[in-house]
Amino acid sequence: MKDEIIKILQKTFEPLGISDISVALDFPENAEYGDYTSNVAMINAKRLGMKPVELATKIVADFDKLVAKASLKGLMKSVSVAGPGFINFTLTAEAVSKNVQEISRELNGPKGSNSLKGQISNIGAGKKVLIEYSSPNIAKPFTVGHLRSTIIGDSIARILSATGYSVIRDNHLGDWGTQFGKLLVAIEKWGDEFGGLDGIKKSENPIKILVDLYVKFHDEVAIMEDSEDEKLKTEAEELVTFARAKSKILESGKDPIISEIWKVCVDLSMHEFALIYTRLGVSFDPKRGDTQIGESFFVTPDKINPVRDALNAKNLLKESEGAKVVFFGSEDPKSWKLPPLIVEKSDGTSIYATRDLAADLYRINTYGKGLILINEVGAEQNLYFKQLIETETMLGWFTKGQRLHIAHGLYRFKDGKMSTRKGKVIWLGDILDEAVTRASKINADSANDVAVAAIKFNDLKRDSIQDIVFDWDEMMSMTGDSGPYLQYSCVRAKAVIEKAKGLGIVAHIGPGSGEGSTRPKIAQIDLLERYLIRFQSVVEFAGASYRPNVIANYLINLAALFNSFYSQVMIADAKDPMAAYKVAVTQAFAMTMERGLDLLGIKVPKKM
RNA sequence: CCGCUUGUAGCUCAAUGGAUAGAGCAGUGCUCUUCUAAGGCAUUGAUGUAGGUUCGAUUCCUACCAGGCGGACCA
Repeated sequence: MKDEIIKILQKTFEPLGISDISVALDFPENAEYGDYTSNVAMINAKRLGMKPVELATKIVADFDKLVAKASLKGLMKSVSVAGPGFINFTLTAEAVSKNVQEISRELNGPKGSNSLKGQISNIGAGKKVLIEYSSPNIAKPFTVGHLRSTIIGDSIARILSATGYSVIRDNHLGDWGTQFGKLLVAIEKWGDEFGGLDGIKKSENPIKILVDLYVKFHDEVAIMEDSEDEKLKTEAEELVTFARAKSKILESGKDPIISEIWKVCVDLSMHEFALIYTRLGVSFDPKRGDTQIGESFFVTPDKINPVRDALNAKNLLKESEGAKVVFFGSEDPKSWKLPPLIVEKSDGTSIYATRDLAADLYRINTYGKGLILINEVGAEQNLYFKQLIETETMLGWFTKGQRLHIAHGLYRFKDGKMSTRKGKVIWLGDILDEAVTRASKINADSANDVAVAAIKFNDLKRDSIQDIVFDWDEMMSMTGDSGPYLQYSCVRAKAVIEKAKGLGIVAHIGPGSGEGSTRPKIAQIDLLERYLIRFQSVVEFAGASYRPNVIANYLINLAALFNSFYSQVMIADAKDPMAAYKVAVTQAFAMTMERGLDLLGIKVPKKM
């Protein structure tokens, strides 16, 4: 219907001598302005030497003539000029009914099969996208920091999948680098306190011990560096050098003991992550084509060498202060578009950029050159991703818009950044536990679903670039604009449908049930229906802009409309001649809400 | 010092360059013999400062102020 209106609008410009006009059709904020609105008249008036209102009036007149001949006939109640030159379109009640009916049918799937997992749109048909998100680090805490990437990335993957894209989810595990060298040194130096590697393995919370050791390394080094004693200062330097050396040995793969310790750490962490993903309802499913490949996979010569060859082939690899770097401009700093990117450390080992380049080359080779590649990673890596994407563009791997960094702001404390190294972190497990405790006070049966809904929604309702100051109460909000509120609204609607079924009311939006027939002339129903039919467009927009919060905000408004309808319009009453229609709208709402929440990774419990 | 980013109500957030800037929390007053009151109804209250572009600016541009994050061998 939207496309139809746009097409006809474009035709109205033909007599004016414009054949290639682009027309945007928006949803008006205010219901009294109708179902769709367009500002084409205001935008193009100047170009045509007309006043906006004058042009709008002419367009409306032509539009009416064209509509009489088109398939929209009888579906458009009014087209009018308003304000400074807006053209507002209002659908007839019949058209709205028809649309709501279609929503029910589509969300309900063919022949009543539950196609909640089905597509909402096919704008992404034929396109393949790989989205890298979550990406926790081995032997580090899974903190609220990784939570954002996990929640947002998972939601974007769901939205893209629902809009027709073929989606590959990739958990790019941080299992490599100098950080590991530090941990190896710490295990060697202080690991015996915990019974060595075996003792750590068997302990109740092995990851906690590994993190404590890692923190201890940084604490000790910091203390030594700060001391007056020159000997201690030298010792601190040696420790860091030693850690780098360890990571070099690890990368060489020549020390079986070091490699074994690394393997144990990876296994312990993977076990821990799996538990958290289950609780969060997030999955990387190989059957679906998802992958969980660690950085370590990309450090072998068969992955690294092609990157070096590709860079050399374009003469991009330059030596600078002992390391190999890529310049963005000449070697003169004044010409730099961006600071140089180190691709190989001076000791010859890989750095994150090397591994990322290798990973992306591998992905192109595996999934084909048309692949859209997205990293959902914190905004603090903005500069790095600019460098990486610029490098890959220079290599000819990607074209514009095909390689994206979707950034999010960080969780921080009122008085500063979170930091694993300083031991200033909040473990996600603790947050989930606390949220479940709070949720179980109001819903013991589905405490985990409610808790997760609260946490996810609190994140997804925001524009993700914003930083979030960590606050227990806010993070677990279960009233007002919250995940549980939406779950509650949905469960409530389902209760009505059940009740109606018991009373023998058959949900029905009859054919030709126009105004004055079986469609009740009730403002709450009208508003709810007209908002319901926006769902597909909202999801498409959310996908195109990679912004789950578009859907979150839509669902909040939708729930408010339903709750208002619910509390003011009695529904399941067998004597009410409008009952069949009301129940049908309730059903459309419940299905839309459940599908919408699913796109945010939120499950609707059976009962609340 | 340079770059990126954010600044909206007492607090936390919305608002693809549009019409009367929306919510939630907190406050105040109503509302459960009725399919779920985690709800509904009413009410108080805001675009950092100064310019510019535009028919129209919270949105785009410039400067300033304030917070956050980055800036070569961590990721």
